[in-house]
Amino acid sequence: MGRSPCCEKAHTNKGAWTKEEDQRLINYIRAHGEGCWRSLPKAAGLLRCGKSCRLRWINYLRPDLKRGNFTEEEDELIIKLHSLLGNKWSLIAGRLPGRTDNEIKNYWNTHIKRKLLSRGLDPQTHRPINANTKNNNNNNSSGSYPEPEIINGSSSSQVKIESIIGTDYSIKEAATNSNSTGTTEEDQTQHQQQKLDHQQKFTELNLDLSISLPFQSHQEQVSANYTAESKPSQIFPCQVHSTPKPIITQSVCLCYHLGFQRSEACNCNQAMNPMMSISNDLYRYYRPLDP
DNA sequence: AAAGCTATCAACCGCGCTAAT
DNA sequence: TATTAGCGCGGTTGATAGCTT
Repeated sequence: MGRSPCCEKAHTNKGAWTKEEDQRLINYIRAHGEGCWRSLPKAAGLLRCGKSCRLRWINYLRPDLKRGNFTEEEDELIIKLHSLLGNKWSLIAGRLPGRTDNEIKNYWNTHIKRKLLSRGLDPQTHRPINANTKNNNNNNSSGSYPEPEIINGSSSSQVKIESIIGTDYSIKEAATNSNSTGTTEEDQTQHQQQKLDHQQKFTELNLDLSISLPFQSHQEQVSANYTAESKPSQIFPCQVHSTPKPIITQSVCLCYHLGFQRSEACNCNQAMNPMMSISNDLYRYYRPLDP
């Protein structure tokens, strides 16, 4: 059974958006908030597919988008995040306020790839190009971002978190130690170097994956949600045709739930890394509490 | 001035995931 | 439990601007 098309293709516009279409979309989202993209085009009087509306809003019309060139700091942050997350553009974009996944993806492909190549680094593995032929024997043949290593006995959640943050060497080391025969001195040196590389990455980058409130009380949060300046897109997902209700959020530490708290991957209890120049709350995720 | 080439980026496409039924 | 609808993501495409010959 095939997937039903996302919209009536025969009666939808394609290609570049006109100013009038943009304005219709902006007006509609200002009035009703974003979400319910499938029904939005009809309600807003647009001959567009819902997906197209969503993309146009997220990548171009959103008022909180940062315009202009990427700064050197943003470049370096993207490189570091990519070295840890791979092509997870939305995750990377989540740590660059005002930038979209599409924008970062394009910027990566047009600028940063070249920048890394000029430094003699492989854009996918972030390792020296010469070293790749030697060190990548364990990687897949396509040359894409290395797959996380699956260790015997590790839970699925452990494997999952490794795929997000890279290989957890504290676990890997335990596995290695239990079966240390057959490893040469060179292997051990190389392993030690890799471990140091990863530790350095963790100390340089805040990988706080926790979900929590920003630094304000629930009361403030609720009242902030009601201010005229607040953006419905950030606060009231899918509130079309309804009165916005305050959403109360709760702090949840993913590391804790996945058994990684107090490991290298979890720094819930640590101060914000000074490398991250922007307010801490911009890097947190929020989930609504059940009413 | 015109043709060809390259770089950029907005937009599209198809797939996977998840919640609802 | 199976199916469906909706959303979001990553990869790819195509239009266009800018540069070179």
